[in-house]
Amino acid sequence: MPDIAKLIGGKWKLIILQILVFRGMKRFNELRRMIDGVTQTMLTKQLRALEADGLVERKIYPEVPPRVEYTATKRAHELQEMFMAMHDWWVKENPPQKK
Amino acid sequence: MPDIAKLIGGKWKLIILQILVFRGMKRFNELRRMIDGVTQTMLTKQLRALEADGLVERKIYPEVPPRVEYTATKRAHELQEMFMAMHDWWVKENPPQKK
DNA sequence: CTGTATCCTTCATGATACTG
DNA sequence: CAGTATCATGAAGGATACAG
Repeated sequence: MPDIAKLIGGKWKLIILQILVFRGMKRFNELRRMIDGVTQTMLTKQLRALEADGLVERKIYPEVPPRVEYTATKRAHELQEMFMAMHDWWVKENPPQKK
Repeated sequence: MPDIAKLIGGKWKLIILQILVFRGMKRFNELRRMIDGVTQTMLTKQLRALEADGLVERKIYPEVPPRVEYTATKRAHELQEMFMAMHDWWVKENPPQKK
């Protein structure tokens, strides 16, 4: 019944949320480097959408050069269970390879 | 890391899977009636995609009129944990109303 | 460094009509 | 009953240039 897909449905939202939830605060370019293939434009768009949905908080420091920090909100942290269920499922489907 | 979004990302896939996983086998028009707003075209497409991803099984009975039954596969049932986590999150966010 | 503004392409969605 | 075929549309994604 939850239209969770609306919240995490974007192409980059899941990975963004997982980073912020499990690895804590990140700056814009940190996220950019951590997420392979994402462009500046798309990262901004998805972050704005997540912010509008109350899943990400954006903190701007009025410095030069500018610094902006992104953190997962309480609401996003409440999705941890779901992320972990996803992860468990993934591990079950793709058993770790022996080297 | 799982690109679970690819599997359940369609507009109707989540609801289809939840019905088949939690309520068991359904026929085509049963699903159609249970899912508000879905068209025949879209239901067919999403079911075909789910079938291709090994999440739904399609069983055709060579009768007249035709009968086709859809069931969730083992792979789909392994997503139960995730569905339940979604549900719990949803309930937490939208506390049941007192009448 | 962290954006915004355009513009363009692709793809999912869906309306409609027809079929065994 | 359970589809397929066709076509239209808009939203999502993304490349590029510019800005505070």
